[in-house]
Amino acid sequence: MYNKIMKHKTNVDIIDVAIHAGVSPATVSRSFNHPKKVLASTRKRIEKAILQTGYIRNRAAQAIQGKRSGTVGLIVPTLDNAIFSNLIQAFSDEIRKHGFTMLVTTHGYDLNDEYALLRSLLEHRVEGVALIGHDHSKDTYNLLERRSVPVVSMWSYKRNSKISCVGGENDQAGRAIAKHIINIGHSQIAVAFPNVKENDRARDRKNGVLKYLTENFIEVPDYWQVETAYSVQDARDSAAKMFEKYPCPTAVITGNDVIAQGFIYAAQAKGLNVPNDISVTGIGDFSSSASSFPSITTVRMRPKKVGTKAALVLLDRINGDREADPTRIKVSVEVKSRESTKSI
Amino acid sequence: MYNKIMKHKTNVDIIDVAIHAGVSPATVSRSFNHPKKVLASTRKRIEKAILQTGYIRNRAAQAIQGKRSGTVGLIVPTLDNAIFSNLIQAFSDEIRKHGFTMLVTTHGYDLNDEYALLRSLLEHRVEGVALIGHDHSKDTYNLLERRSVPVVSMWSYKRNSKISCVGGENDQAGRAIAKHIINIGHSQIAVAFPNVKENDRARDRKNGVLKYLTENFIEVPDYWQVETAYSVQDARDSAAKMFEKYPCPTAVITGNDVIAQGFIYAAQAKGLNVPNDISVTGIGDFSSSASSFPSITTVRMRPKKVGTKAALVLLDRINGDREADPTRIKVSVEVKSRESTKSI
DNA sequence: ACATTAAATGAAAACGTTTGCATTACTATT
DNA sequence: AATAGTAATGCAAACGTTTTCATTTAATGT
Repeated sequence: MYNKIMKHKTNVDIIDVAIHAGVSPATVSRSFNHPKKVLASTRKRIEKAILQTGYIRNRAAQAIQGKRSGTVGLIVPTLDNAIFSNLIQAFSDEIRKHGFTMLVTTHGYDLNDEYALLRSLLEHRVEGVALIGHDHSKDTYNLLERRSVPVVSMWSYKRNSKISCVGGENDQAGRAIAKHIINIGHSQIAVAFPNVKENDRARDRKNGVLKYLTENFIEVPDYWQVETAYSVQDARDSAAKMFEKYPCPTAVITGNDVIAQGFIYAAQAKGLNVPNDISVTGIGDFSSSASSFPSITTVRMRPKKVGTKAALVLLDRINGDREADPTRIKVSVEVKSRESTKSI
Repeated sequence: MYNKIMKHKTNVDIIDVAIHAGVSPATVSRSFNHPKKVLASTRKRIEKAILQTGYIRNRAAQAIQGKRSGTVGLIVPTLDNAIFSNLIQAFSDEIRKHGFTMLVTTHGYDLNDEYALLRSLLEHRVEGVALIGHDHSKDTYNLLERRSVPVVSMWSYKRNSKISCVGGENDQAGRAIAKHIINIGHSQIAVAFPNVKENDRARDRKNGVLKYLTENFIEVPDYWQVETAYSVQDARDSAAKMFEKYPCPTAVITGNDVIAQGFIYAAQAKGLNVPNDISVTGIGDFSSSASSFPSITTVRMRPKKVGTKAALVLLDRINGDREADPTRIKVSVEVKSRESTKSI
């Protein structure tokens, strides 16, 4: 029987539990990690000992074995608004279902910062990393490859991506919404996108929209090409400026639902009716977009599905299925026509 | 000079770095943790070695010493909407500024789940924990006390809380907004709150509102007391039902800005003008509340300030200042009168 | 009941750091 | 130039697990 001189310590460890249960630490460890390898009756005793001693296992000590840290890292541009929240929640729910805990960090759209965050995540020996999109610094990609960390990119599908990805095709989303707007008769079209530097999602969408418009012989004058940050307030301000200075288009295609919301508010504040006076579209289909008034015509990018699938892909990699790398899952995009647009 | 037979290993460790730099592992370690204790020139050499070897320190191995894990845990009800995002972003920014990484988990308003999450966070040996509000299970409080984990509760101030807290007084917020509504002449008032079970913030707000109304001889009939979940869609549905079946109040006081938004949309959808036909108020002042149209009259709870201050309080605890526990910081609440309300 | 095989458990080494103590290398003082 | 004092570094033990291998215990077939 395992024995040990009792030391006085504030925090119980696996050895205390072992003594309490009359087994060796090895057995306690096994009862956590390979329950079927220990006799049911022994496990019972161990569980009782755990309760009695108030033991909480130390994942750091576990992680040090070079095996499981039980964590995955998530790096997103921001938590500060609705953009990623549906996605994150879904991702988080799924990985937790599999016993992992999530380390989250934000870089505020600064890709150098993103690299630093990745390093810090790796210091914590996360078993996998999820990122947004495909614009990442050279250093980031190098590090990922060098350490061969399981990794998944969420939010946009890319045919020839180096790393696994789950998402829709953003250029297709752009084309689809542009097509929709043209189909319902608009030709006086403004567009509003964020700065597309270091942001492939926005860039692809914007390109998709503009190319489709051009192909259909619709010119968008400079003053109808608005750049705005990803916030309702910024979008609203930018929209107000446009409305004030320039002629009013019959439709505005925006880079996402948050920007669309800002444009709708600006229009309403100006006394315009959406969609009677002006149609506005978003991209993304966040959970509130169907609930607002008017509800927002947008392109469904299925954030929840992306989050869940991405978690699954990552989990597969973590569990050793490295052959299929990179796995690329295309999530279909689809225009959701709602109240914020109207045909003319 | 430190020496070691070179083993073949995929992942560089501190020993490899030490060899490379011609020093002992101890010195490398010190150059991370107590930089001033190592000669500048030595540090230079070590940094070079780190770069050359591609070393990434192992926080798990560090955490095992019983010292710093470099992480703090955050447990929130949900990430899925705007409610906590401003708060979380501020909290996250601040702790990161101090070199910590954040582990985030959500319990979906289930306090038993919260306890399980806390355990899992402690398994990862977070150095501190931040929670929302004061409604937590007995087990949660016990565990916190037993392990004497640095902890801070965010979002509501409580005079005699067991644990440190940073936030506004939710009952005062309720009273303040009720007072405002009465002051501008309303007496036909509906209220809309979420289920207040296991949610002290909502409960306090609701009590504050209802008590103030009662004190001022305003009765709220049952059909004007709406219960709704914290989502725009739910709120909108509940509002629509109320508008359909019952007489229309001149004002609705809601439990937070998300619910307010839902009511505003429902009213607009019904053809009502906010605020001319009906006034609507929220509580919280999320970042989009000032940007919407109409902008939302609400009670400013300063989520960013709360997040930042709470992080600071927690960091203080972590850095050994345990005497001042519990520290309670009251963040002033203040009615922000905006476009969604009008006097009659 | 006995031998054979399988299942359960224990002993001890390993994981990658940090840190107290011992030692060595500098600095300043006389 | 010798010495005391301090700063920088190295040595080795610890931290709390997991896992391989060896051993004991139980189960099976005859």
